[in-house]
Parts: sequence; structure tokens; C-alpha cells
Amino acid sequence: MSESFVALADQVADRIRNLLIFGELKPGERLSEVSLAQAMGVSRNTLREAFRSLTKDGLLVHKTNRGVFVATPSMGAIIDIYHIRRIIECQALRLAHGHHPAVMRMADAVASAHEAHGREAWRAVGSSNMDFHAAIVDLADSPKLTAFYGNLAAELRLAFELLNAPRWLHEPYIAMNGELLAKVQAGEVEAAAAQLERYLSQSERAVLAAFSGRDAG
Amino acid sequence: MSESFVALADQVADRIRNLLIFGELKPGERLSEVSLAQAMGVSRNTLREAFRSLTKDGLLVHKTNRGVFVATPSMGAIIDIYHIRRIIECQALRLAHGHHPAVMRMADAVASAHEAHGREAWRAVGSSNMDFHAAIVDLADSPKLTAFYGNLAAELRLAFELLNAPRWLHEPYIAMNGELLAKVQAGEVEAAAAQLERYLSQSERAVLAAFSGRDAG
DNA sequence: GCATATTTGTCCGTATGTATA
DNA sequence: CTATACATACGGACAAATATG
Repeated sequence: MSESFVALADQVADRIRNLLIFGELKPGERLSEVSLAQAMGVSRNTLREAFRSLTKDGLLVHKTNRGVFVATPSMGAIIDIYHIRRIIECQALRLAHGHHPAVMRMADAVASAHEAHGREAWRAVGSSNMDFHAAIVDLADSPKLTAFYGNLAAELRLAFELLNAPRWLHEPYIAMNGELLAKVQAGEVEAAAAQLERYLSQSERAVLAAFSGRDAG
Repeated sequence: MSESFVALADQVADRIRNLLIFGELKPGERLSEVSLAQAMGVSRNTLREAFRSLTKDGLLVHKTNRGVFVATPSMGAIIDIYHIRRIIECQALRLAHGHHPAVMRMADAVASAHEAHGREAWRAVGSSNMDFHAAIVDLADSPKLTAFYGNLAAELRLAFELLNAPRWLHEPYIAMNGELLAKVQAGEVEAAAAQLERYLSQSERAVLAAFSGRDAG
């Protein structure tokens, strides 16, 4: 349990990451060194180390002599993320065999998305959908790719938070995830990859549309 | 020129990165906070921030209460890296069109590899080869993917350094890079992708063979 | 455009815990 | 087992840059 003791700065980074994921820190918001350090009960130096970690992950942006801010995903960043997702996720599907342990995690994600849909818990639907795609990436059996994808997903989460339309963003994909899962379980990986390609393009268009339609000023 | 002023910790991280790339810091070596901070003329706090950056990149590993060490790529890590390279580079090739600006960088890399080969400068051959593959990734026009690939390449460089057989590791691929370039320029992207797939598998086997054959104790 | 307050960037001293000889 | 060396973390200090009135 106390096996891998993580450094304090890493704990702080994790706490901030959670604040970001749960939307308690809004994109664009400035994070004061002194205030946050005091609020979290750590020194400024420790907090700065945590900042550096999160900046590397693209969750915070660092402006010299001005401080760190919660990253505000740009349209270009979103296009980039979906572009990479098409490359990585579709290829991971092609390499998949139906009895890979990650397939069970895909099934679990579909189930919990359905359950959350019944409760009209749209943000929970979104989380399940993201679990589904993380499981797809895990089909590739690559720790480094999994970690990289985790960063992309976290940044995409910020964009979803910014758009603040969880039902519109997540509901349409519950059924599609189910179809995708069925194809993978049936071993029709090429068909699954082709469908995911269209799927991701549709999702990208929806996000970008919502993005350009937001407070246009 | 002084447009983007980088923070001191970033400058320090870059300097350490260069020491790693040029093999002046060997894999497994420990980096003392006090010594290095003094040697580089910065405070320990600043150095620790740099350490955190490089640890995120996988170039250094952090052992709690023991300090930071130059990463020693494991066999598993190398397999992972080649696995990801096949996914990313081959797909980037498939998406390429022959007049993409990155194609010129591929050609430049082939030319400088030939030039270095004439001088029997094998490490320079290796650098050119890596430039060639970085250019392939740039065919995908994805800043985040380019950055991610840069991390993989830096870690792979550590492995090459560890093996210390630059000619054996790099010479065989000069010609292959030329063939690959020709196919891309001719628009035969699918053939190029197939060839790169075999190419990378061969390279992986060579690296792993050298890896298991090194000081087996 | 100027003076002032705030905040970051960086460094130092030091206390504490942990690992190793 | 003791001693030493080192990483870890904290708080204070000051200059430089930025924001504010």
C-alpha cells in the first residue's frame, strides 16, 4: 500500500488535475502561486514543481513573468487531437483480437454509459465514453501510447468543460460505441476501424461547431 | 530574436538534454542536485524544476529519496517505442502527399546521411536518420504528435548510446531511407508504408539483439 | 505617462527524513 | 548500529517584470 510513495509535488499535481477534470478550475483562469500554495498547504517551490508537470501535460500554460493559467484549448488544438485520435485509435482497433482484456473494459464502459444515460447524468456519460476510447487505445498494449492518450483526453476534457453542453456532446455516441464493441467482438476489425474513422470525424465536427458558436466575441 | 524568453529552468533542462544526446551523461548515471546546481550556476530549486521536465520526457528517472538518474531504456521500453513508431510513422506515410514540405526535409536528411557516411561519421549518420523519421512524422501535420515523437526519439537515442555500436545500428538504413523517399515522391504511399513496416521491424530486431548481447551480467 | 502594489523568478539557509557506507 | 551524505521540503529574501490606480 505504501509501496510507491509519491513525492509531494506529484500529489499536488494530481490534486490540481482533479480540480481541472471536475471543472472546478475553469479554462483561462489564473493560478496564483502564493494563494494556491497556501490553500494546499505547500511551499511555493513545491507548487512550482507541480506546475511544471502539468504544463508538460498541456493542462496549464505558462506565460513568462505572468504566471500559469488553465489551458484554453484552441480550435487548432482540437483539430490536432482528433487527427491524432484517428491515427491511434483506428490503428489500435485494426490490431485488436476479440478476446483482449481491454475489450471487457470497452464493454464495461458501454454498460456504464447506458446506466448513466438512464439517470440523465450527461457528464457521467461523457466519462464512460472517454473510458471506452481509452480502452480502445489499450488494445495496442503500449504503456507509452496509453500515457500519451491520457494527456490528449485530459485536454479534450477541458474543451468539453468550456463548451458546457454535455448531453449534446456525449449522448449521440452511446449507441455507436455499442456497435463498435459488437464489431470488435465479432472480429470485424477492419469494419470497426472504418466506422470509428467516420465516428471521430462526426464528433470532431460537432465539437468544432459548438466551439465556433460559443460566445463569439 | 529575444521574442520568446525561456525560463531559466527550461534553459537548464535544454542543457542537460544536450549532455544526454551527446552522450556526456551515461544511462544509469546519478545526477547530484548540489553538484549539478553548482556546476551550472543555478539554485537547487531551479535544477529540480528542470529535473521534473526531463523526468516527464522519460529521459531521467526519479527514485524517491534517492535522486534522479539518467534513464536506462529497458528492453520492454524499446519494444514499446518501435511498436508506436510502426503505428505513427506508417500512418503518417499513408496520409502523405508528395509535395508536402516535410518531404524536402526527408530528402535533406538522406543527403546529409550520405555525406556523413562518406566521412564514416556514424553518429552523424544516426542523427540524420532520426531527422528523416522526424520528417516522416511531420507529414501528419500534427504539432502534438511531433512533440510526442520527439520524446520517443530522445529515449531511443539513450538506447543507442548504451549499445555503443553506431555503425552497425545506423549504416544499413541509409539506402532504405533513399528508397522510401523515392516511393513517397512517386506518390506510392501504400507501398512506402508497407516497406517502412518491414524496415522498422528489422531495425527493432537489430536493436534488441544488440541489447540482449551486451554485458550480460 | 507615472508611481505604486502585486506577482513571478530565483536564490539561500535550514530542518527533517531516508538511504548507504 | 552508527555515522555520514543526500534528497526533500519549507520559509524568507530580493530583483525584475507586470498590473493597477
